Amino acid sequence: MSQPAAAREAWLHIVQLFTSDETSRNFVAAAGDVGLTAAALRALLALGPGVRGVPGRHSEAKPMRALAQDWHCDPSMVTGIVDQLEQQGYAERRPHATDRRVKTVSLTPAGSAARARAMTVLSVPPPGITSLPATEQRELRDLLRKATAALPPLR
Amino acid sequence: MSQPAAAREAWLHIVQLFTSDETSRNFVAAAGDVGLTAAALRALLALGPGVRGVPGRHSEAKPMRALAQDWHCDPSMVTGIVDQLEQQGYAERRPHATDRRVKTVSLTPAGSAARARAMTVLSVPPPGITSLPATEQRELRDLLRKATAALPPLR
DNA sequence: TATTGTTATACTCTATAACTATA
DNA sequence: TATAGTTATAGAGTATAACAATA
Repeated sequence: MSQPAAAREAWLHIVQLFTSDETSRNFVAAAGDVGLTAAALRALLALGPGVRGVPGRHSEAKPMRALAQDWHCDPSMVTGIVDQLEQQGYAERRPHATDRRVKTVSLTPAGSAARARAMTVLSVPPPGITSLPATEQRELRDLLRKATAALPPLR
Repeated sequence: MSQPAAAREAWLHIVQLFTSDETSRNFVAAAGDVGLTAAALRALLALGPGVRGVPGRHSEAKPMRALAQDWHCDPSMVTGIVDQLEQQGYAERRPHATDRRVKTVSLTPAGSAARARAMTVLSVPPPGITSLPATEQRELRDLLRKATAALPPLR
């Protein structure tokens, strides 16, 4: 077989854990808590710096056009999402240093706080994981830590 | 701390793995391959019996009302989804044995085949997982197998 | 009268296309 | 002329409410 069976099955289990209703409901709930849509919450998470608490794929202020590429969506979507974030005071547009056409987006302190709040909700693991003995929970954490560390950088 | 930190971090890593664009794109791609929307694909997966290849939460023919409860959505959504499945020949409505108001939904052989095809696409793991050494991939699989086995049954 | 599934309707989210301003 | 971001418009997906059939 071309694709190691263990990796495939592991991934399917993750899909199942993640597809359980609890989880997806949790995400929109977390979004609602901070007054954002699901897409805007995803953006909020991506905008912040990555930590040992996980999310965040880039920390620098990026042009909106670049965000559209990162997120595989139309620039007009970015406009709407950043509008939301700005409306909640979570982010702000800043003019680019040299090119006056471009605007960059940066998280505000309030944005970081909201991100932390959202992550508190998101990080509640499903019963499948909490029911594992503590030793195995740590093993799982370590393996997954390695796995996410190996994710390709955002192009 | 009330919630074991290891479980929380493990879960956040899973969220990150799953939220990577590749993955969500994969899902809608898999749905498109079998001519369904994302929601209908989720239904198709849930309708089939669970296997060592993972998904599937109930194997019996269930009334549509029950499906609406399982999936936490409005009955009208179930109508639309089952319409799609039936249109593709993946499922069929059958009258209930005793109560003529209710209709049950069952997967057809074509439905099972489509499910298998979709799962082939869905089971492609992200690079974070395949880059782990084989031993760790198996460890990860075993831990996750336990975790999904411990998921509460669909009420 | 209550319940099952369906249909009709409105609302949200996202994508496509036209527009303004800078380069 | 080409590019960054925005606005206007349309399409898909989902939820809410009214409906017909059966209990």
